[in-house]
Amino acid sequence: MTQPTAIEPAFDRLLQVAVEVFAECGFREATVREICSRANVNVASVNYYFRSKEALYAQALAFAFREANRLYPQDAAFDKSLPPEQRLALFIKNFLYKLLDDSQLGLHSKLIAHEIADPTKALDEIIETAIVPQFALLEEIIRQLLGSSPDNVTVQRCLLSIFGQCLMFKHSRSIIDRLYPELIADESAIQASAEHIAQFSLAALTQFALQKVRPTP
Amino acid sequence: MTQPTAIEPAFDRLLQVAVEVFAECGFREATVREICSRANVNVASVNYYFRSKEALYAQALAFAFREANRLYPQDAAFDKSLPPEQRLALFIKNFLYKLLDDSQLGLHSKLIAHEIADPTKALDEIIETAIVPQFALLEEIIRQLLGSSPDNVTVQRCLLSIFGQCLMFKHSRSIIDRLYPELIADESAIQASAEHIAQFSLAALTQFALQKVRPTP
Amino acid sequence: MTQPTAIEPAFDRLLQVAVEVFAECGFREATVREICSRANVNVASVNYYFRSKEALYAQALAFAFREANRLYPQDAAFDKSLPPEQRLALFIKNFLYKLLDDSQLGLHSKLIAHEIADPTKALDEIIETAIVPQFALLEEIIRQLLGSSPDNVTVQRCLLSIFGQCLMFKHSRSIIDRLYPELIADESAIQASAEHIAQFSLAALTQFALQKVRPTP
Amino acid sequence: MTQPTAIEPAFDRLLQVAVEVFAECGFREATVREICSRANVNVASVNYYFRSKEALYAQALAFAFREANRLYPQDAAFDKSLPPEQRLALFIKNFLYKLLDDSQLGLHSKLIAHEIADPTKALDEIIETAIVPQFALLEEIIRQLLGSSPDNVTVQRCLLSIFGQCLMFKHSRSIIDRLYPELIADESAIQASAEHIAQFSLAALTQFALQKVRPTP
DNA sequence: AATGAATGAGCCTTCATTCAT
DNA sequence: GATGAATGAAGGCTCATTCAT
Repeated sequence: MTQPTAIEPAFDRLLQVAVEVFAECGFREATVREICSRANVNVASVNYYFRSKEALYAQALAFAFREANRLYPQDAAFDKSLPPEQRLALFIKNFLYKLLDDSQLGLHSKLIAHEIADPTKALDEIIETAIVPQFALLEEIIRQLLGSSPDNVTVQRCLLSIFGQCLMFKHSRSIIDRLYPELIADESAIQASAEHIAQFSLAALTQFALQKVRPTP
Repeated sequence: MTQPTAIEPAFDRLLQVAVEVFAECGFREATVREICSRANVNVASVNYYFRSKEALYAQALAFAFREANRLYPQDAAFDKSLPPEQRLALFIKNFLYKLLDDSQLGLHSKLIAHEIADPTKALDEIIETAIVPQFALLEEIIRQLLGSSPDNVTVQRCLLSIFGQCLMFKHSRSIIDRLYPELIADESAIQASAEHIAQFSLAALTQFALQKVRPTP
Repeated sequence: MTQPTAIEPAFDRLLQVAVEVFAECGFREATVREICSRANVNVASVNYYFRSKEALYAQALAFAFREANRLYPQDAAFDKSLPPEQRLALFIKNFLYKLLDDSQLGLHSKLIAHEIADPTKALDEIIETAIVPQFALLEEIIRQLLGSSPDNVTVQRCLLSIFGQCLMFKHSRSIIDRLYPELIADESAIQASAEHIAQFSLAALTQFALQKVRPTP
Repeated sequence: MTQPTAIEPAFDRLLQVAVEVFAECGFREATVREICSRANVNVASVNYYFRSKEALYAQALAFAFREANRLYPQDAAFDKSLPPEQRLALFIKNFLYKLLDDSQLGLHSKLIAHEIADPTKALDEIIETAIVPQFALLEEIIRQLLGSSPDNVTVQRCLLSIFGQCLMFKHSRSIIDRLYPELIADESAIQASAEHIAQFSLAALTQFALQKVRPTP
């Protein structure tokens, strides 16, 4: 509707700051005053531009997803000329990097973690725009690896197995920070974690593919 | 009217209701007034019985975990006379049932989901009391399956892979409900999901064990 | 309705009412609700205009003193061309009038009586702004009357003797009202009381001056 | 009514502690819980023994006066065989000591200062029992010093002049502490202050006596 | 006679929102 | 179109008091 161009600086600034503040504090703890103050706009601006705090939150969520997918596009994983093993590894690595990006522009994953753990009305749109495409891509890769038209339910469960391994690093970050800090200490540790997930999953999928061809007698 | 016996009905009712409300809303969103209103006690009761909202939260958290471990003890998985494959399957099945128990007494997993997504000061104690023992048990099973003294980091990553697959059903429940509802439709579906996770993980671990004995040339 | 001009009616009304209420009850007994109710403004107004109850109190205190000094300036007592005896009488009379002014704008002395009996953090500033100048002026007059460079401690004790006589009418007003009401019945009684204090003090100071010149053998 | 004997230990302990706490905190700031806790009695005891917090306050006030007059009796000042100059000096010294006694048993003066600055219903009884006798004694001494049946109003004003000088050290203690701390630094300083008040007042009264005999022409 | 569990009223403060301009 | 003054509702918490025992 209102497309964020350079001519609406207050709107854009508000959106960007909202992502920061909501990511830091969560929805309830974040205050409209704090957001407006950081964005150097009037207190009434949130209601003026976004109707309500809740609506701002929804838009901030969507904006964060757009940003995340802009920064970490799954282009390589989409490349069907590559072998599926490599596509899986690329997909996982990119997804994990996106999740664990703590930089200014990576706050989106904190936002999303909040939203998934405690869904609001905004979740449905997010699923449609941001999650379904990711699921579809991984599903395609899995089908290639399992071979010979596996049943849907098996594919879905494998997909959840892979996403679950990745999301563990985001949703349970607070636990990993305390118990296994060395697993996410630096970028090389994160890369190693991504490789582990890829190997773990590939090993399982390969085994599943074999079992399907030659089922246990 | 309410006879003050050793049962302390108000205290218990408050604790029970607090588990519900905190599970629904998280610590910050939940209000003392809502809790007291649902428990049919005075607003001042929380401060009277528990000193503060925060202290009530801590007690509610501990109570929920006690209940969960009472209902879903990991006794079978602890039985070292069983083969590790079976122990892994039992562990996963029991853990998943505990996570997905939506009954009155199964709210603990919602509570901890909130706590992990948005940690409060209570998290540290929870980790020590409830999480570390589970981690230790699974770690022991994994070591048995990997054989020949694997390095710590590998064990830890495998552990996270398995927990991640399970927790996916809790933390991302809102997504699964929307995209793959048939995977958690009923108890048999949940059991099948548990079996999938066990098979998926066992396949990967077995492969890992083989690769360690006969590394790729 | 209420036109927001430079007059800021709500702000001023709040300040005026705060002086009244704090004078009646003291800081701790006074409630924000009572102040807002009397000022016909919202309960949140105190925090909106003054940030906190404490800050409002500080401003009310300062305001009351400004008003008191505006209405009862010690101009005449400052006039060094007058004989010191007259300056002393003028000082005492003006000080006593200021203390006993029960009009809307004379509440400051009730305020400071509370503040002195039960000091808050605001006292230090009050002393610096309002009390020290009065002390300095009276000290100067006393030195003139005592003559020949008296030691500091003697001057200070004489100063307290004079202030003590005046303040008796304020701090112990409740007792005087009950036991000697005719001493403060009307303005002429108050003037007579002021003259008494001046004569009493002058007699003592004169005697002291003589004793210093010709000390008792 | 209930005479505090050794057989009612809770009652007495409550009264003693109440004096302490009310002196430290003032009426409003003091809490029934704090008093009961320090007195090692049940929370309900205040209401049980004294009907209300306010009634306890009144009794504590009266108790504090009784204690003060027990510790600092004006026996010497009552001795009509002594010269009035000496009686005046003794009266002032004893009164000032009573006021400035900061020991455990001297908290009464803080209580009284609060009460006089902010009278409650308890004041009337206090005046009758504790203040009137002091006033009467000083009045008698003053009459002796002024000689030849002075008019009542003059006597009363002289009386207030003397009490005012003494009470200055109590009611404005917070100011003296800040501006002239050396005047109340130790016992010898306090004694010197008492002597000053006696000399100052005696000088004035002597002069008044002379003026009355030989009025200014 | 004495208690302690329980309460209701009230405290200060914060917040998202509104409305006249 | 955009503001900032002002508000009503609600937040957690404290306290003196009560009442069944």
